[in-house]
Amino acid sequence: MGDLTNVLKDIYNRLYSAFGPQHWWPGESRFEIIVGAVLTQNTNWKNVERAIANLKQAGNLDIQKIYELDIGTLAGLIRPAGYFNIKAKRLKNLIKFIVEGYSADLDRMFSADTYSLRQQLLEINGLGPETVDSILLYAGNKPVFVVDAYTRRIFSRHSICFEDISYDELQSLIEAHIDRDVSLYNEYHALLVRLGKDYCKKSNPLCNKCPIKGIFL
DNA sequence: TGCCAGGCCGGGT
DNA sequence: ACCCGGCATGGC
Repeated sequence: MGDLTNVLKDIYNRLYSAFGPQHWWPGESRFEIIVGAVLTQNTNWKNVERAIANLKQAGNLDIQKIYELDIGTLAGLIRPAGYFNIKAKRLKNLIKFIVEGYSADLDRMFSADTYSLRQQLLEINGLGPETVDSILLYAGNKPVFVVDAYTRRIFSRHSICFEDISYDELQSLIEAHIDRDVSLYNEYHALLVRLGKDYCKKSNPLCNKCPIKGIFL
């Protein structure tokens, strides 16, 4: 059977057998996950960890603290994550939304209807679909499949889609063909990132020893 | 050493 | 509707 549902299942099973559970999202609180989602935009996770460590050490990994923090000081703390000036603004925009829209209450925010919350988050300057969906899935436990550059690269190399497929198109395609399950979405995305880092970089298109070698739609 | 990393925005065509 | 430069640090 080469139908998409089975191909997606096969890929997941191979990845899980090869790599095991990835324990995503790395981070100790929902707020830390939210901050990490912004800081990791086009950035190596190692650099994000340093930035988060700086925030923790300064006692500033807190909604109200960052809300009140001078933007220049915030930028200085997150410097290791790169793009620190623009990311300081983006964090401020997001936190302003949470504080002023939901009284800084994450429980209240995530109890909103997922679709409308997604639309609201997408209106915030600096948050695109991957950042928003990461927040919804990994901080909010909402069944939203996160698409990223690795997802697109890996799936296109296995003829599941074209490399220039849009975010929403690929997300819809995936969500229509696998069970709508938060834990599955969580692990699947994490495994794709793991595969991407280890075997599916831009520079090694052949994926010689990759665990899903030979699986095609 | 140069290329890349768990994107997104704004201005131009 | 696409296309592209800018944003910036640290790892390999």
